[in-house]
Amino acid sequence: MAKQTSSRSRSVRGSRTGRPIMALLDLLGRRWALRILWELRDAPLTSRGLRTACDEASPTVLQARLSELREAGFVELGEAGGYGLTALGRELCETFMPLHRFAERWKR
Amino acid sequence: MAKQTSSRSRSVRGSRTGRPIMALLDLLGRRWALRILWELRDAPLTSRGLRTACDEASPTVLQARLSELREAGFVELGEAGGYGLTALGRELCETFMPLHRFAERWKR
DNA sequence: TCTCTTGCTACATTTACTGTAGCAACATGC
DNA sequence: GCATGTTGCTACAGTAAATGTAGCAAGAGA
Repeated sequence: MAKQTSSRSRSVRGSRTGRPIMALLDLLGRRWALRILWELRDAPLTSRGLRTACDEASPTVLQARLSELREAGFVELGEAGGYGLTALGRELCETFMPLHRFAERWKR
Repeated sequence: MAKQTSSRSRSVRGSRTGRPIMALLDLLGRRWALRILWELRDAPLTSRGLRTACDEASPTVLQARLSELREAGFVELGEAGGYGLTALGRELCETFMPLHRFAERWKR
């Protein structure tokens, strides 16, 4: 539907050390990235639904993160509309699912 | 050694929804937060050592993140100097250790 | 056609991070 | 006792990223 920020370029320092974990930590360490994956964890959401789920975060960042996550192969836009996790994305999501239990025990 | 930004206040939207997971995702979704935990994963580092490990990220953010992570109880400053993970922090770190394996398979 | 929802963008304002410099406190060596 | 080097940490100007509000084009349904 549009041409989206020819990403590829912008990357926080340390992303290109050759170690994939760094690139991943960098990608996931951007605002709303983790949250987006989390909100999509068990069902696809429309862009607007996602925005609501993410506490009305601004569409600008959401869109930016979605593009990055799509480029990374974690999220996809179904032809019927709505964002959902790819198989890879679902896998990723499951690797940090234990965070939920951890957070509950942590409480603050 | 100093008094540090009386944090407490600043929090990305969605942190106070009552759901601890949101607060956690918020905290970990700030720049360098995940990276810091990762770099401390198996040994304490001095502030300078950490900076080096983090690709010379600016001390300003590093210090800010460290304060937040300390306040959250994940990181501590040993009296002998040097930052290390608390028991809780080590536990947290282990919950997203599988990311490493995932990242290797992902590669980009 | 009018209405509603979809994905997505523009843009001015505010907030966060970067980069560089440097401080006070404490060691170590000389 | 006085350089030298380290620690944790801060200041601050400049730049990049996020927020908030508005709104667009395209498609679906009535």
